[in-house]
Amino acid sequence: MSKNAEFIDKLRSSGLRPTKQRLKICEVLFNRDKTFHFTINDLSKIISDKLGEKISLATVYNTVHAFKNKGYLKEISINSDKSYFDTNISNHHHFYDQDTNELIDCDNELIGNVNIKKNITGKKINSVEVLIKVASDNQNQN
Amino acid sequence: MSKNAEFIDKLRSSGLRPTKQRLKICEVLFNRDKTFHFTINDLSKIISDKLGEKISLATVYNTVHAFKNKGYLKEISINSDKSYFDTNISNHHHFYDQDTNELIDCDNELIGNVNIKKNITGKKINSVEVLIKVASDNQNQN
DNA sequence: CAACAGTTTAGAATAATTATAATGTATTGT
DNA sequence: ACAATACATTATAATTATTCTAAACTGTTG
Ligand SMILES: [Mn+2]
Ligand SMILES: [Mn+2]
Ligand SMILES: [Zn+2]
Ligand SMILES: [Zn+2]
Repeated sequence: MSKNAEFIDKLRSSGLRPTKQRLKICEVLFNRDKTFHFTINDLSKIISDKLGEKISLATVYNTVHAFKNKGYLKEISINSDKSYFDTNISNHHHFYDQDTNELIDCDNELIGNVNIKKNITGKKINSVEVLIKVASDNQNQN
Repeated sequence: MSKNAEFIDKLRSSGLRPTKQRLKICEVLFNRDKTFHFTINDLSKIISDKLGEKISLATVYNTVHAFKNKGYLKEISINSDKSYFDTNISNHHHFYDQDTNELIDCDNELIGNVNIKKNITGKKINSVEVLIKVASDNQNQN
């Protein structure tokens, strides 16, 4: 399947028609090898600065949220002021570089099974995620 | 040491003078047995509704942030729209109830040591936190 | 073509947080 | 105690991220 057909498929299955704005967003998000961790602002900047296109913020928000709801993107909360999205939708963990504010993937197999010796009655576990905050040695914490 | 003396100490060591507004905030935060997970809004509501006092939002923000910077409170990010604070300042983990939006402590000893088989060169680990999202069985994820 | 459903967009509205500046209160030196 | 100074509180404004709205636009269908 061509990249473009993939994008159209992703959009259709998210309940969205494949318009040129949405396809442009797909290119930025899904046409890459490695995980992409981004904020809406990052994404918007890439589209306007690097690609010279202009897509309204509302469309970016709508499209990203549709992908998130469908499961093509994950949302990650590290701190209150920014919301990150992640193109790696597998179960995985993160390093968070407090110096650069960057997220780095940490695949599941790089973390021994998390052994949870407690359970909440009547509730089932939906996800288990580990966040490892790192910084240069002479640095402040968060 | 009396509770009040403790509060005064906490305030002084956070670089704040013990005023009546700040002592009131201390009472709500630190005069309890169990962990208190709260948003600024929660705290503010407790002060105004339950205690019938009126402390300006700015003072609440300033005081909570001073305590956080001094390490008497921790900040926890679960989702983009709310920022939680935590009176439990030990290293520990959390369950997050997606039905009620409540945080539940999970002490370190209830989670087997997290075995991290990867390291970021030049960076040291500042914290390792596990977030376990739970919900009733017939529920949507996040 | 005409009607319709869905889309994009600019701009307005909301909500959390932070900044400002005036007023109030406590502390210190004399 | 008095004046000078330093620190606090407060209302309000500003900022920022996000969501909402309503008008203009586009593509599809009969
Ligand atoms: Mn913050
Ligand atoms: Mn959200
Ligand atoms: Zn990731
Ligand atoms: Zn806690």
